[in-house]
Amino acid sequence: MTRPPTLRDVAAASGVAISTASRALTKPGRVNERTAIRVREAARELGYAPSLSGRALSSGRTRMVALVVPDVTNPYFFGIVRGTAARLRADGYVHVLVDAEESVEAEERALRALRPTVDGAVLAASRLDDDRLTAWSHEFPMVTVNRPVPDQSGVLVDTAGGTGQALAHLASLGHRRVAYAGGPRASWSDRRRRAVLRTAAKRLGVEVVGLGPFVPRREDGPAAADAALHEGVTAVLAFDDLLAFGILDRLAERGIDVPGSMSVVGCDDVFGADLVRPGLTTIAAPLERAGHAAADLLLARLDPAHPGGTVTVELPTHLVIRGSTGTAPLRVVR
Amino acid sequence: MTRPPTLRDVAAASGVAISTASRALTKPGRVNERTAIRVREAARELGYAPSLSGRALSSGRTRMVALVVPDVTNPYFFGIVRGTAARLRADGYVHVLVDAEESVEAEERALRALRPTVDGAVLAASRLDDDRLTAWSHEFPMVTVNRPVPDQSGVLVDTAGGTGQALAHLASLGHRRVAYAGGPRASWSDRRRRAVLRTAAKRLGVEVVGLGPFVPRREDGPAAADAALHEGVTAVLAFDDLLAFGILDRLAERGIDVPGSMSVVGCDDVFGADLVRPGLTTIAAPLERAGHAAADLLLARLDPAHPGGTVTVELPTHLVIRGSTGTAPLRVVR
DNA sequence: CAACCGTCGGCAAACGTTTGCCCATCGGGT
DNA sequence: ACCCGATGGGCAAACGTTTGCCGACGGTTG
Repeated sequence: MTRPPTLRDVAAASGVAISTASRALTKPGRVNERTAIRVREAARELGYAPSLSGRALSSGRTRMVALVVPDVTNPYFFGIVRGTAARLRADGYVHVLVDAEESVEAEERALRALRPTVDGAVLAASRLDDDRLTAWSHEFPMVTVNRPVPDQSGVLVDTAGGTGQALAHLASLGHRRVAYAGGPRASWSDRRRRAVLRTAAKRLGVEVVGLGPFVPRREDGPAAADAALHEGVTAVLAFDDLLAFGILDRLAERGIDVPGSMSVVGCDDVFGADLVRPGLTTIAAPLERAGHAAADLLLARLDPAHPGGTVTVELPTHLVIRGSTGTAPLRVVR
Repeated sequence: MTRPPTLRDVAAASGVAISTASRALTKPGRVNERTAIRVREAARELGYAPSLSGRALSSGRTRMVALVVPDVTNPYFFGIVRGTAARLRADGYVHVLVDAEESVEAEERALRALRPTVDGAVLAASRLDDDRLTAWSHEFPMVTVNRPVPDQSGVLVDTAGGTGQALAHLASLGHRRVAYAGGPRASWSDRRRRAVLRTAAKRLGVEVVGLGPFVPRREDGPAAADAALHEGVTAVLAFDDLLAFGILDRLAERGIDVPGSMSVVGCDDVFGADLVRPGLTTIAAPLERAGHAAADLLLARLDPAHPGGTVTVELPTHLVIRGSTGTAPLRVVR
């Protein structure tokens, strides 16, 4: 277990000064090619890799990015993490994954602790309120996903548009009364979707009854299912797939045929949406691309040679039809 | 976007030397309590957080750990990541998540790049061969999960034992001929399970036919299902849940009733195992605990005041019975 | 031949923190 | 009056890297 070689070792081995070794490895053309080759050769032989700490200290850039998610076990974030990580790695950055545990305090604690150490942060579905978020956005470069912040770059996934599309799909199947099992009041997505549904409902001549709020997890699905049944709807749009899973659980338990008696639509197309029977019709969110885009935006902001405006990227969704939606059951009209 | 405060700022604000400020914040009792309070107060007001880079350079410890997994999208690793991360964070460590992309080169590249920067590594289901793994284990502190390395600490999940239990379960349901849809030849787990199955089969009076190797992912399931059908077995043990999902897909497609005509057992109890219909009977691996234990082991090795032997922790599994297993169909004996 | 320029290498400072060492002060024992 | 130990604080070096600056050398131009 020997100490890793440093630039000093490489320099000594190739008979040059440390500064020359540094430049040979990082500044192409700055040193004589012959010398550079000698240095690179020595580095390779010694198995040299630069210390990020040393680099960070001297350059002020750590090439580390914090990736903060409210709950690492929620499959919704897997795609985002993956997309972000892939893009960051392509640029030689590493990321530190932070589980904020759905808690504002934990999230702020992490940001505070990491601020001197990371170059920036990607906040996915932050639980911070607007004021805090704005304050933090002045503190260091950050990009949000699905959480618009004034004068700040961010990525939005247009699930609201997808919700409109899903409603049209249901309307085309003959559904006339549809429930929306909504997410947390604090969710910006939820507010937008409710607004879209209102106007789309009018246009399509469909009645939409809003339910909830529900916590977007499987355990809350049964309550949503029961509420939907009580409202006498023939289809339910769930805030996310997890909630939809729970709804399917409960409908199966109560012996309600899906999609024969009730259609169910999820949102996000997370892992598992095509595992459940019947397969879940859902609004597919390009999660990986969202992570990708978030990383792109952050890297652009981090690049000193960059103009530096703020951009908001909105990603489209598309409807994936599986088995959980079907034609509306015939209703007895009194 | 102002530069984060440093120890120098804190020291200036509280009228002490940098060294005193450092000690006030990290060495309880070393400075006068009154002074310490003043320093801490200043640090709080300024929103000071130590720079990990600075710390790392001076102390030689970065408090960062690399967490290497072959594929971040495989739900098998979610639990491990979560468990490891939680334990590390409790000790003030952060982790860098590395996706080795199922590639030996990528895995080694990451290890090489990270070696000067992290204090140690957790390797989950490493794809490295024994020699390389042993070589790396001499280079810096590491702990493996599900991959024993001589003279090195590691965590093993006893899926082999679970497999024996699963076979007993099937035997008790009357199955007399069972297939094992195995994983990659390189997998240590797979080899152990085959060995256990051989002796258990003899003891239980069950015939076990080995199939495979299959790549442990859903897409490979159909091939396994067809092979099992061809062998005329009444039950199949899959290398992991992903493979089992694919098997269920194919059986449904071919109109084979599960568990009426064929029982299916998975392994790991990943997210989704209770989503599929019928629910998947599976060997539940305590993944989060495994991550936890791995982090524990690594932290112990990292602690300079630690004895420093190597330990192997073996975690038990348990069988979760869901709907995918049932009594064996009556067979026509010629 | 002088003035100049381009190329290439080295020196040393800087980044933020920890820590070994030293010094000043103070209280108490002889 | 003297010494001693304990306490609390500061100085400065060290960690590994980057980079501004300078200097040496050789070649070209006037």
